[in-house]
Amino acid sequence: MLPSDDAPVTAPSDVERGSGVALWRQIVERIEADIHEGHLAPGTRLPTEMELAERFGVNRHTLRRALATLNEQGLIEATPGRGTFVKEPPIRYPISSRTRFSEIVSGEGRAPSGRLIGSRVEPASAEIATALRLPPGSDVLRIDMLREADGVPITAGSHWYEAERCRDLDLLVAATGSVTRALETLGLGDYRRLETRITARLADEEDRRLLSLPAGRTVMVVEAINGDPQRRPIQFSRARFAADRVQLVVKN
Amino acid sequence: MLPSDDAPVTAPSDVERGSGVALWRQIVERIEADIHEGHLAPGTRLPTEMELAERFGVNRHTLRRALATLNEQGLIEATPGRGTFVKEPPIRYPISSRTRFSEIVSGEGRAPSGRLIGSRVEPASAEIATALRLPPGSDVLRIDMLREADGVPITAGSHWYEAERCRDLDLLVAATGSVTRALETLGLGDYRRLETRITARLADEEDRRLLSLPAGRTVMVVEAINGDPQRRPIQFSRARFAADRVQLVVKN
DNA sequence: AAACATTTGTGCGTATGTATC
DNA sequence: TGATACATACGCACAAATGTT
Repeated sequence: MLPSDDAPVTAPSDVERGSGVALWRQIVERIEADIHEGHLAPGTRLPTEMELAERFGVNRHTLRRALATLNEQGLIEATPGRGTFVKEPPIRYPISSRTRFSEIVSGEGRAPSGRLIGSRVEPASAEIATALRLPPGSDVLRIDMLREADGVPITAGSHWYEAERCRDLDLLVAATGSVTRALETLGLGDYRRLETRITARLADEEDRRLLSLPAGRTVMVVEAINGDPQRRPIQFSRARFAADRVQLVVKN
Repeated sequence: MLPSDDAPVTAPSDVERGSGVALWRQIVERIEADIHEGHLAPGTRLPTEMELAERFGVNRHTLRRALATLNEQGLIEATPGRGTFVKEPPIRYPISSRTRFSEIVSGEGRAPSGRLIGSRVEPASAEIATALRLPPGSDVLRIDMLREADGVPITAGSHWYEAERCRDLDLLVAATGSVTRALETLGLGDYRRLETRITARLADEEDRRLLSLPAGRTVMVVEAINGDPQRRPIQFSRARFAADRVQLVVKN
């Protein structure tokens, strides 16, 4: 069975044996390059493992080792019975003084949506009190949300507000599905991002459930402080982003 | 054997049974709070699992479930035979127009060091050519480095420079262990960060080897473009940060 | 070097509550 | 109302890593 003409690039057999670099690693680098150069567009289906193995002149096990690495890197995704596909590139998510989920997602040509998961008033922990510059233990309103682009979950997280200043904000969020619009209604539409802190970790059960992630994926944990035009903190948030669906971008 | 007086907080048995919230989850929240409030300082050793289980009045398995969650969250770390410890907080790593590894690490009161892993001249991939605004395939100098704070690996990555403009930069980096100082010698000390892109993924074998990470940890993949004062790109870099040792911070 | 205690890591079996069909 | 599946919780035993004597 000869390779068809419309097959993706991943050029035929140019791996060097005994070059000191493992065959599977050479294959990783070739396919990686093909994806980065744009020869393999997002959504493209790769040839079957058997076919690829033949082209590179290696055993299917060797090829699978390469595909496993590319999968770990988040570049491809394999489904039994369907094939292996080049993944869609992540949403570019700019972090700036004016960071708004819905605007960013719209700007990427995708449809944003938000869903209220829950809300309650609770005493502020030391961390949240510091961020919001409130006395520790003050009442804060906590709002848990899930946010999606084209129905795909992007981020899930909690937002904390000074309870007194933001009465009924949770109802407004539930009604509009948007924090921005809810804050506008309260006359706080002009908020701006003051600080953003970013770490990452393995997605736990809850992350996976909320964000519909398979096991072994990672989330970026993004803490943010938003304030009013006078830079007084209004909101502290801690959200988990599906790491392989988002790329955070900082411009200076 | 009674608990000693100097034992950490994690108050004795105040978990509610049949409250609708699983016991292990209540324990997570208590210890989490103790860490965040500062009652459990970084580096503190927690009581043994047996002891904690007794204090909370639960089975050791139940307690272990709570510890596993805290471990996933990166708050604690356990070693067989030694015990369970509250982790040191991550280095705060500000991303700004003037982002310098050594300055940041020094500013955190830690000793920065850098080690050259390798370097070579290679043709620019499409991505790198775009970032550096060079014709695709131009010669670029690639420098691979590992950077540490107090001897602990923080980040490993590649830096690409226009080959012509940065001749012998690799030798300077090898000599000084610092990209900043090497660039200064070439009269390019005044570079500034133009753009930063951040994603995250599970650490692969190479990441784990370079960064001395145990299996299952995550890395943040940070791509950066640095330019001269006229905002002409000088350097493109792609580095992997040990996610549980660093918190990237963006101020607006 | 060898024996030992301490502590976390892992496995098995069992019982109970809770949500779902 | 069952029937079923799943998460929670407990008890006991042993393996593996570490530090000390």
